[in-house]
Amino acid sequence: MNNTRFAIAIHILTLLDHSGKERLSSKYLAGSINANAAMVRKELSNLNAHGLVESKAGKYGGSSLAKPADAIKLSDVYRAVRQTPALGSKRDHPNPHCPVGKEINDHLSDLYQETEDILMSRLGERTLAEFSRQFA
Amino acid sequence: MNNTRFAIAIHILTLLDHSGKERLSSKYLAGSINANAAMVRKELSNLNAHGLVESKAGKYGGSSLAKPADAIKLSDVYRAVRQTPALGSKRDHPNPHCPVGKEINDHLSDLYQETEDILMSRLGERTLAEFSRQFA
DNA sequence: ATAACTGTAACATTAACTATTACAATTAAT
DNA sequence: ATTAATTGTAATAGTTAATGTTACAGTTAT
Repeated sequence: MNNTRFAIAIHILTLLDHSGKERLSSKYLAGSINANAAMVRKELSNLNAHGLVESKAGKYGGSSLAKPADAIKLSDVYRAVRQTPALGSKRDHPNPHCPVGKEINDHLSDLYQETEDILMSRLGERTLAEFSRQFA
Repeated sequence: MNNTRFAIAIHILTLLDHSGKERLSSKYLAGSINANAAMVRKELSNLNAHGLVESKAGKYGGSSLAKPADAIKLSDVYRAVRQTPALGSKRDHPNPHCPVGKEINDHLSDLYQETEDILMSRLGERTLAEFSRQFA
């Protein structure tokens, strides 16, 4: 993950937690994050698909958490935004005639998987509530 | 890390381990990886700077491991190629007038750091030798 | 002298990420 | 009903990062 999606998602969720039941607009969220409102809506849409936020259209619409912050694990957030493994991507088409090239991607897959498991298990021990309550 | 540098580095090191004392050329390595020789040399140069490989110029030159494979931890490899934290980058300039925006990057830094520590500690338990001996 | 290398720079290409604009659909208030 | 504020999403553009290529000076064994 070389992008900022995790950072944006955590930022959104922290703001929503701090706002309680009150819905926040994508424009407001974007203002705090310093990002474009349409991008924020895209991420909200993704977080919604993962059951982390709820949104309402129309005047006085906006988004709020879909469940209590202590029920949102940071691993849920990671799972929602993750695209490639933490250790990176694999190469396409290593040489199938080389004993190492032939097998490398299988062994890398195993290693990547283990690494993701470790990461998920650590992030599974932390909640949004914990993260969020650090703020002044 | 959304790139393939970890995969390339591991591939290189595995090949060098398998070749024992015999030096391998960047051209040969590139052939197994299916990458450009100049790119492979760039990574070799980086791995050399991190004390993992040794290279020799000139005819019959090439690269070999700088130390035994069981003395090379996968965390050494990760450290050598890592550019951004596993969880991604942070946003530039979140809103300093927002209580959340003002602090978010500090708290994200802490979280990212912890996550890197976990990763490093797990990868520190595994060696190149272990990885390398999986191959047929 | 020659051939096979490394190391590195400069440049080109491609892919990923981020940002912008636009607009139909929704909703609450008046 | 009309208006205003909002979501959701598509299309597109711009920017940055990753990958690939070419070139060549310098090194070393034969």
